[in-house]
Amino acid sequence: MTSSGTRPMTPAARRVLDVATELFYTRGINTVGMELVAERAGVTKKTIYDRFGSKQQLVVQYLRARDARWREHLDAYLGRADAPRARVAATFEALDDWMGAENPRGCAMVNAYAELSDPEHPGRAVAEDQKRGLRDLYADLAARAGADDPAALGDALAMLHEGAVVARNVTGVADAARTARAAADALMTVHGAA
Amino acid sequence: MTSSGTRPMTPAARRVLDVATELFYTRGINTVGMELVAERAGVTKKTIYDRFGSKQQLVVQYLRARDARWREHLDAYLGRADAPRARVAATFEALDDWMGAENPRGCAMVNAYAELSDPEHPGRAVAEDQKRGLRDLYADLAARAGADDPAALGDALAMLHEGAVVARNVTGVADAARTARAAADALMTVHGAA
DNA sequence: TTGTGAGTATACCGACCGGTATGTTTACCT
DNA sequence: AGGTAAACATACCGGTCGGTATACTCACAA
Repeated sequence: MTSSGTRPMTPAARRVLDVATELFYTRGINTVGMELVAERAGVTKKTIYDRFGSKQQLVVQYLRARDARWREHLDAYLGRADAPRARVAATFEALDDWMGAENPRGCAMVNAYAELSDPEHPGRAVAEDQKRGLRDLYADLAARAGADDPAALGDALAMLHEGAVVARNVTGVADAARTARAAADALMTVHGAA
Repeated sequence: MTSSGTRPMTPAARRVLDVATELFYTRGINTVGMELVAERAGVTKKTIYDRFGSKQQLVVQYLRARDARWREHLDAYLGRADAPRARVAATFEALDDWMGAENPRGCAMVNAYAELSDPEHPGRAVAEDQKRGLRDLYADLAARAGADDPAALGDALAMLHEGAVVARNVTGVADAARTARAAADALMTVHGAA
């Protein structure tokens, strides 16, 4: 994944992806037509299909872009913490701020998973990878913290994380991430994490 | 909401709702057209629009039916447990069996919330009510268990519940509900629940 | 027996969907 | 100066969408 592997986007393609990211997230993938994307990006459909090939591939790019933004956001928070337990706390803080700033419609991956019911749609794999990555992160932190049964603890932390997103999005629980963080901390204590 | 308020459905309407429930859940609401619903129910579109008025209202009925099925399932499990803590465990057991039997595509409410991006769509309120009900259930059980900060504990339990659904659906964690149940039990201990 | 509600069959509406075709213009690189 | 990639504009394709209109059959109940 060096820079040579990722071809630089043309200015129009960038605009298309930015617009699609916004529209797909806020209105849903199936609700947004390519014509609207083209119009909002100040581009013709021709250009989109020349650059992205199909809506399916544009959707994949959208999901990758969302994931990359979240990873970037998260890494900034992880960079400030060192001990495993502090890093778990930092992850929930990252989630809290993320939800406040960029997540008014819940998790883009979960939403896409709901919309893309076709098992063959490549967008599903992107969502699966993202969730697998989050699960691995928590499992890794649980293990590094010296917890007993780190796999189970990691899964529980990931569930609190995911559940907080739903709670905030659907139920409107404003302090969901902070509640999840406190519960996560308690669970780490129970599991004897350092 | 007495029985006089719920008009009995005509046989064709029942078939339509059953078919729509299955199709909307497994393929997604926006992906399924009314023509397909009509065909699978052995009914003309005319009949559907005579009985349900619009797709929007059929969707609302679908969500209510799913919720009713889940409530029925849950009540069967709650009926067997008495103490608050045992009832929490029973709820997670209900979830475990529910996911194994009727939930291959995750939570219908969360999925619908993702698909129905229009804030005016009445289906959103059904999903919100369902999640609010679940939150209230856990908060009530936490309070009855004599936990300190029952609101926070209840929210945490609800998040584990919701997170388990996502973990199982997207990440494929088969024992998600059991892991969530164990974490929930540990949290109850931490909060001094009886 | 006569009306009424339920359902059928078929045809249609305008709007939009994802995707393609043809051809033109702009701008930068060698 | 010439070539090439990028973006333009426009018009079109077959198909599906939610929803409506018309006219018919059937069963049952007053």
